[in-house]
Parts: sequence; C-alpha cells; structure tokens
Amino acid sequence: MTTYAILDFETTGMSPDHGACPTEIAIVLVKDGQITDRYQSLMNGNTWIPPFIESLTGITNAMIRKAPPMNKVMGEAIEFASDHPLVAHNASFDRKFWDEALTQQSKQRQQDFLCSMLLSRRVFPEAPNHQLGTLVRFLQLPMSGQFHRALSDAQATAHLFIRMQQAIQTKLNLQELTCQKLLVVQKQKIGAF
DNA sequence: TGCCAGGCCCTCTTTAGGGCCTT
Repeated sequence: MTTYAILDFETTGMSPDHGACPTEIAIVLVKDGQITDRYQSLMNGNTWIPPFIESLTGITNAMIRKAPPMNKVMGEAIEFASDHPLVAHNASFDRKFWDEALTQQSKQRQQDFLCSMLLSRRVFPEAPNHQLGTLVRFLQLPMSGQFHRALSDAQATAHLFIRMQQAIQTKLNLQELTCQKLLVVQKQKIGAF
C-alpha cells in the first residue's frame, strides 16, 4: 500500500511570494492506516516573526534564533518525504512553501499533493466546518500537543486522512484505495461522493 | 493612507462576488 507524507508548516505569514518564511515543519508518514514515522524541526530562515504569529503558534523569535538553518532543515525534510505523495490541510497553503523550498534546492516536486480539507468537504459534508480543529473534535480524533504547532497539526491531519481513507474505501467498496482514486474523489463536486 | 494571498466552492453565477481555510 502507498505511503503518504502528511506535512504541516508554521510560517511567518500567508505566502512566500510576499516574504513569508517557514519557521517549523513536521512530516508524518502514513502507511496501511498507521503512522509509521515522524520528522519535526524548527528552522532559522533569518526572518522576524510578527507578535500575532508568535501568539498564534507559540514559536518565538528567540526559539528560531537557536534553530538549525532553514536550508539544512528543508533538505532533511525533502529527503524524509522522499517521493511519497504529499498531504496537507488546505494544501494550497503548504504547497507554496514546499515548492519554494524545492526551488531553493534546485529541485522540482515530482509527486502529487493531496488536500485533506478538500477531501473532508466531500467525505464529511455534515461537519460544522472544515477547520482542522473542528474536524478533530467532530470526529473525536486523537490529538496530542497544541494546535498551530507543526507536529501536532501534522499528526491530527494524519489521523483525519486515515479516517477518510477508511470512509472512502468502505463507501466505494474498494479492495485498494490508490492515490489516483483519492485525487478523483478530491475533484468531485461536493455531494457527488 | 490603506491595502497588499490564492485556490476552491457556492450562488442571489458564468461579462461576479463573497466565504472558507491555511499562518
């Protein structure tokens, strides 16, 4: 069965196109409905974290000053994720930072990038909303640590992804659920699943 | 001075606008 790399960035803002920089990354590997490995690190991109973001994430300027350099951390993260399909909650956000990091290392992404938020809109349309925290409470998923820290959010997204894999496989009566099938479900109109 | 994202989705739509979601 396919191994998926579920990732989450904490950053200084919304987009690298406007100067935002990653401050922390976590990647959780999922295979056969189980978390099999984890990677997490703060990183120092010689950037400044606005007070609002310090308050939101708990990651301070003092913390990242002591962290390893961003290029080293992202090199390790890219190696850890290998060529596994990537998954993130609202992937359009994390994909920009991931692809920017690849560009800085003169690499290009080869694998697909799935979005757990788009999938959850199709699989759990009855949820109050599709924020990660709401889905964790609504589905009573395991949660360790605090929201808005990379490893906690990546693990919560991994548990959400596993739950959605089970739901899709049951609903569609599939022997095996491939990444390509997940992409098809993700692109369906809400209500069609 | 004030504003500055962007992909996706829905609807009072498609020659558009606004909400959701991520930090």
